[in-house]
Amino acid sequence: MSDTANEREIRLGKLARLREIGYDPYAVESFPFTETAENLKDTTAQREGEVVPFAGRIVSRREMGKSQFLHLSDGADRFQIYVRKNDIDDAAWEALNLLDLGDHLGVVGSLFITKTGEPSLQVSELKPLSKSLHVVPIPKQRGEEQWYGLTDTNVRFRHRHLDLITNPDARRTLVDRSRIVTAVRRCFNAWGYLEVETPMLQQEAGGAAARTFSAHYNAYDLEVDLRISLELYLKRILCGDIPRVYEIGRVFRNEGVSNRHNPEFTLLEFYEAYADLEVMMQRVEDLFRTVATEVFGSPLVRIKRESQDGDIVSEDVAGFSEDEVVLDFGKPWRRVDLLSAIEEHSGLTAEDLSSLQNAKAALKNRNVVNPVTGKRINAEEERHLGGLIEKLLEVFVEPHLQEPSFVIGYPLETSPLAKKDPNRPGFTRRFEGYVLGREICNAFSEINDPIDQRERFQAQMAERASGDDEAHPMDEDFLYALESGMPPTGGCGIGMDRMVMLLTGARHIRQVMFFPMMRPEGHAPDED
RNA sequence: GAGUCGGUAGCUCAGUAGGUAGAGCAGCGGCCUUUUAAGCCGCGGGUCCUGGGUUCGAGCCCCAGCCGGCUCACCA
Repeated sequence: MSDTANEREIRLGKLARLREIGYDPYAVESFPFTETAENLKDTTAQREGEVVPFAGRIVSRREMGKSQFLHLSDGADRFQIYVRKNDIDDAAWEALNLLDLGDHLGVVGSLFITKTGEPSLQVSELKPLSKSLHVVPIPKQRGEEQWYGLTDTNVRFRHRHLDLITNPDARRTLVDRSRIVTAVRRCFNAWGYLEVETPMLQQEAGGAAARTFSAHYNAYDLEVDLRISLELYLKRILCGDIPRVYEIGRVFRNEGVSNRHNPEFTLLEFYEAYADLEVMMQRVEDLFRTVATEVFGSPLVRIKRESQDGDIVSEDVAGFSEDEVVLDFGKPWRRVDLLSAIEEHSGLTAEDLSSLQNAKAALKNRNVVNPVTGKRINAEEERHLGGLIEKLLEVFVEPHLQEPSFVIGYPLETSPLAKKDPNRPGFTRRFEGYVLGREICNAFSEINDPIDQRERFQAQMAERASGDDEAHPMDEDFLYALESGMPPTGGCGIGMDRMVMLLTGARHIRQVMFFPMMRPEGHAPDED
């Protein structure tokens, strides 16, 4: 991004002149005012003549010789000011004329309504508060309509401040995200959970299957990994008789980027002693209902799909139309048994799914195809039944999980931290929540049998030895904690970014990340 | 990673058949003391993503690459 040198020089020249005449914008430290543009607009009619201060970014300007109208934006809304040469001294008038769209301006004036009916402020004092040294893309608008603005997603993601200035949706998403996170915290605090923080730099990152980022710690001359989950440290706190904890924190996974993956993302995990799967499902239902109600005013969340560039917004419940989805977080989520769901949607039988051998044979002989791609399911590389079952879940079941749903009963091999299901060998007491076909949470009854946990880790080590470099590492410190005794515990993880995507209708994780990972411009990736 | 679409002025975009780049907004100069996508007159502004190639001549055609969007794949 570069402005023409000319543009910048012109503005630097104006800045120099502002300083000469005693209106150095950067010298100002404060400009107190309390009312929002929206509030001023709403109350001007009742307060005509009242003198009030206001400040904001100059987003429009109409000059008429010895008077001019400008709109100042406080970010959320804009308010019109009217400046007449006769109302202010000559230096102030010159200062005003040295300002550009994009500069910040503070004014004091009296409220009035113009001939055309717009609430406005007739300015008696003004003070430039900052100068923009390059052209800020300011959208033009009339009512709800908007012209121009900034549409290049490349620029929007790399220079998010411009996106926030220009696109109301970007601003709305930021506000919504903040409110959602606040509402989540309020929920857990109300339920008696303690918010804790655990190490990001770890010697052996565990709790999930993912490749790590590494770093070097100079003082101990130690190679460390950035964490990939919160799980193991949180459970060590449970072992210390803190019965309800949660953490909302950044984790780092050294994997690819997609519309729903970013290498660093925000994970919520919560653990509750003496609680099982049922309680966890209850918590998830309560959480989504409460957050939706608190942030959007209703447990009914309306997700609207907008035209071209994939921007989607969610709004309140009024005025539905056809290309919208309405999710009701007010009612209990659907509950689905994982294996039964696969049988129902794939045509495979319980017999087929009873062993890896049978499953591979059935897929081979019966020409079972992926309903989306039409291609046959390739199961040859699967090393164990659990992996194949999860793959079948993705292909056949996920598309049917549009309504908020819990899928219950995950395979043992892919659930190294979940308690075994005593009634069903090879499966665990684990569920995942799905909404609109996407995984939204992962929960289970935590293993508190240290012998079992050790065996699971050993099984993972064997996986690792046979080539799965994402298999879970052994963690002796964690096992030592478990051996000291952890009460039966339910735990759950929710990707906050995906939760925000869901509730705000964002299609791309970059819309809710604000500063997503972007490949540097003009550099090819290194050869691997 | 594959397919596909896009990258032209600060922003939004156009660019015909290959003939040496345009509009609106923004900017600069002038006029205008209730305008609101203000208006009127005048002016300046370009690494046409990058690098090769074809051609007398390339924004346009060909090749390679970069960045991004979308779809798919990968991904606890």
